[in-house]
Amino acid sequence: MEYNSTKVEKKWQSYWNKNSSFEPSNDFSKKKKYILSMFPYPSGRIHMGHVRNYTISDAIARNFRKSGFNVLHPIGWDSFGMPAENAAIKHGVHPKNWTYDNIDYMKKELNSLGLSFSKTREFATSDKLYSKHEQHIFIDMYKKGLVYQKTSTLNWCETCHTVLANEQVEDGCCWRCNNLVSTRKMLGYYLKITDYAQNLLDDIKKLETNWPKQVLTMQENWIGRSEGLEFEFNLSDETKIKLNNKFAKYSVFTTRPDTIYGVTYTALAPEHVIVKYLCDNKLLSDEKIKKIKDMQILGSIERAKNDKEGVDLEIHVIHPLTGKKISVWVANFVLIEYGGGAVMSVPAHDERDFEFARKYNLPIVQSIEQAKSSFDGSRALIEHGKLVNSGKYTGMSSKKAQKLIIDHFEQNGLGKKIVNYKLRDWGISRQRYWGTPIPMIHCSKCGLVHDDIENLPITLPEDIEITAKGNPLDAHPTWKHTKCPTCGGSAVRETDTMDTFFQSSWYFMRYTTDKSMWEDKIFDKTSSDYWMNVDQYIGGIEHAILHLLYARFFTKVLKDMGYSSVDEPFKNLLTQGMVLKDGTKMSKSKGNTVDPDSIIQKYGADTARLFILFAAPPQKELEWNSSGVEGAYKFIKKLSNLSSNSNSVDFIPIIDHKILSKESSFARKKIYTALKKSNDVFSHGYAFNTLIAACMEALNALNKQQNRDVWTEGYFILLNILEPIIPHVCWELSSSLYKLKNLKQLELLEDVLENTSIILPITINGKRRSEIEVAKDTSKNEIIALAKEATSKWLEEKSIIKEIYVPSKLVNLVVK
RNA sequence: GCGGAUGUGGUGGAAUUGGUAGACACGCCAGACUUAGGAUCUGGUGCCGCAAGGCGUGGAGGUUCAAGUCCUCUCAUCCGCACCA
Repeated sequence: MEYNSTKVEKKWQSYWNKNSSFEPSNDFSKKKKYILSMFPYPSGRIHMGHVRNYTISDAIARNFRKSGFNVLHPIGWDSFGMPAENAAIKHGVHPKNWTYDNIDYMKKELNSLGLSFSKTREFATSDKLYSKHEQHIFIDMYKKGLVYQKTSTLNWCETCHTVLANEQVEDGCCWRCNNLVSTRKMLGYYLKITDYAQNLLDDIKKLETNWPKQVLTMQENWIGRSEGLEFEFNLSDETKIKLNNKFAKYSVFTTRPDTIYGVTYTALAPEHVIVKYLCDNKLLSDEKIKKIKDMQILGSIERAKNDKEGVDLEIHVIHPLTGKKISVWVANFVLIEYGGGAVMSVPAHDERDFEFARKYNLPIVQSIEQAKSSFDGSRALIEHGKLVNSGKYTGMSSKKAQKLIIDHFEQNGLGKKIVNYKLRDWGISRQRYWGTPIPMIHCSKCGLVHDDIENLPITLPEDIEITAKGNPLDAHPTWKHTKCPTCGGSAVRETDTMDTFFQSSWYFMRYTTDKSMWEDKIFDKTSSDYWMNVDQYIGGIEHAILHLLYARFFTKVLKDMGYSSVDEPFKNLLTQGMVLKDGTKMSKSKGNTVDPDSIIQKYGADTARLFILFAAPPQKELEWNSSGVEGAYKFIKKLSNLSSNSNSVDFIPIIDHKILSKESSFARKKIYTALKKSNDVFSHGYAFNTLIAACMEALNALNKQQNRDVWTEGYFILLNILEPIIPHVCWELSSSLYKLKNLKQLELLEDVLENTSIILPITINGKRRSEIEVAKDTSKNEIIALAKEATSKWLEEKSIIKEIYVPSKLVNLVVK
């Protein structure tokens, strides 16, 4: 059959559309697979990264559908966010129109790839119906105490005119526009993700074998659990007087209580209340106060770049175990938001404290010794070891001393063992128009109140003016003015909108529910309990922390609120590699992009899909190579051209394997090897490149033999295996030859794969010298004899020391 | 600095438990068909060597009958985190 990609692909795409071929069934007694690729932001056009992402998920979805599973493979749009507003500023288009036009266009592009999405479950997160339930979730979380407001110093992007979560700041720059981030004090809404820190950490264990290790490590580090001792330093009597008895003590946190006898000073964060008091009451020289102010101005990111700086605060505390007087410093590297904003400093055993002590000539006292790396004063000894100079703990191991010192503090009411996390609460307020409105109201009488559920959704006004400055919702003449749901008085609506990560934290649950229930329910519990969790999630590694951690958090919250029974959203995670051109990421600014549309036009979607799955395993980076694309195209043409070798049948012909020629039996073996490979590849790892290679080998082997039944059987099976990868051409050929009856689970005939004779390589001292073909049940002695005969040339004047036969693998003769 | 990953021909990449290194494809070379080919088909192709043979999975050691695979050290590249006490 002459191959015409455009004709074939149009035909089958419209067939699939007309027949709703890929809709999930609502029969929940069936075995299911939920296959999901991360939904796209509707930026305007699809790029090769999308093509790769959706081709992978589509191949998986098609495979399981073919194998008799009820498959949910949905698509939607992560459609709120800044680019829509930027487009509005630049081109004067309304964000809504820009967004929905883009969605329409990209939908057509995705359709041209022949992706088997369930179209009836598609939505955009900017749809009013989605906002309605999102606001409902927000209010539920608020009622549960998981949402609160606070003022804090936030990362502010001057270009995007909005705050950014810590997670959204990369190298001090905005993750989206890449401009330098500054700080600002602002009031905003926070989600108490820290309440779930331990839960999120514990459940990483459940993901261990099915998520890339790298992602789990990143999440673990991000949560950053550490155990240690929290205790208080009492101020010395003179200091108390100096501070007008306003303060008596402050607390510090340490993970190394075993080094406590090495404390020679303590350090406070520049924002610490005692530091503030000293400055405000001019208890320090003007010069010192100025230096402290300079520290305070810098944001944490800026501060991290600077060298260690400090000022002696001229006050003292008492060491809780030795009773000695210790000086107190302010130091720019002490973080206010962690461990109380104060540390005990052990220069001998902490690198930061060491550096600081060296700079300011503070005393260094060793309290740990270690056999392997002795303390010579040139660097801090941070390893665990044996205690020295440590009173009654001297001589103990670090581990034992830690326990006993903590016990001592606890028993005497001086401190306690606590757990700290690096994870911070998630700030979700954004000063933007194109986002989900936060359903909160500020009433001068009742304070902060949430909207009534019946009022949802709170929708965005459409008559807005988008300028580069300020929040259009705040500037709108009427939108924010409303009535207080509690007292009925006039009140003001919250004008901040939600971080878009809020939407992507639960969209996968929404898909589980039939559209008919979308008006009334966030999602249907029975449906989500059936479909969740996602059996295979596919997306970029760039979401390793942000999206994947938030989604895990939401899943747990929704479970705790009774909406579902699942505690982890994504059972298996595949992080696909980037698509590169000329060794770097494709990007418009580098001018090295390859347009998916033009590839599809020239070669067809099947070629694009085949190339993208063949060129590299999904997890690895993929280098775009135009002659590789030609190669993929050639294979499809060859496959298509050879179709006349098969008979038109409804079933695989019955073949007596024993009477076949060598070539035919070899071809059958290759065919069934490919089928086995297909089963393996889809059950773990998704190494499509090796599956495609196996298919190529099988086709090459088929083409070297003449038995028509073997051809028919082989072709019948090959089209089955290749359907998930190159669906259009496979449906076309299958419908004309087999009435599509080969597109179902096929039986793997194990006996075809069994060998009656085996080829054994013969190695001498581990070097391959020859090979022999023997019957499967040949004895070891016979095999060794044959091996010697075959390698006699290498055995002359040598004596054989050892004869090794590894059954059906090889023979190794060790000679001297 | 810490953590993670990767390193195999000219190129993309194969290689269950240690068991024929380089499958499959691209590229290249030769040939066939053809008015022509940037179409198609056939054969060849790790490196050195005329050959016998030798060498060969970033590098150096080690374990083993046998190492791409296991162990120790080391180099390079990429990614993530970055003063979290």
